Amino acid sequence: MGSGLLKRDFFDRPSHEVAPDLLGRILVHGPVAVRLTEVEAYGLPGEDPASHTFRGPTPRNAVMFGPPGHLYVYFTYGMHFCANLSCLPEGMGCGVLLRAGEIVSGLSQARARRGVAVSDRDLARGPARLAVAMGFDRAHNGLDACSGDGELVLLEGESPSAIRSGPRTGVSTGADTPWRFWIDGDPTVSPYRRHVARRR
DNA sequence: GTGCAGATACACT
DNA sequence: GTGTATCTGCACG
Repeated sequence: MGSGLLKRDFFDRPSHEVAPDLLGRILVHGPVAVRLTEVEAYGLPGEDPASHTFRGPTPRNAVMFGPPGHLYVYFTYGMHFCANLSCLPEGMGCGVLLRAGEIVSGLSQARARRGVAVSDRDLARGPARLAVAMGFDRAHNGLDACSGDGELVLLEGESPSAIRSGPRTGVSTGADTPWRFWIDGDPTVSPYRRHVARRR
């Protein structure tokens, strides 16, 4: 049925191989569990201009340069957190952004965290919303999803019926790389938006 | 459903 | 100082 835990070597691959494999998996944090329906892969230093690791290690992206299977939480736009899972062995900085999912457990908790009145399908529809629904913030940066006894658990889940891929969302460079993956037809997948430069 | 505007603080140049 | 892997609310259809 797919209730087994994902092992660390699952993440010991390039992020664009891990990303589609992550779809349909269940990420559990405390009382809340989410079935991943949309993810984006981010590549290695010097190879992917859209990746936070493009210019090498910094204090912020250190987790992605650490061992695989750890949670990288970063703060952006002055008010949002987003969550990634690190890939490849220590020293190789890349990861997979968790873009959207379906809350399958802890619905009331997730709803309480979100605050705003939204439908179930919007609870974790978008990376910042997912982070809020799961309760991720700075304090969860570096959490291990593969330790087996940690507060973060990743289950096998069920294989999705159909996977699609396309350009990444919201990035100003490297948007042409088709490293966004989602479950075809799933209502919780966020609508595609291209990056728009902010006016002043 | 679409399309804006504005909010906000941090990391990095 | 500059740009951001975004969301919400409002307008409109």
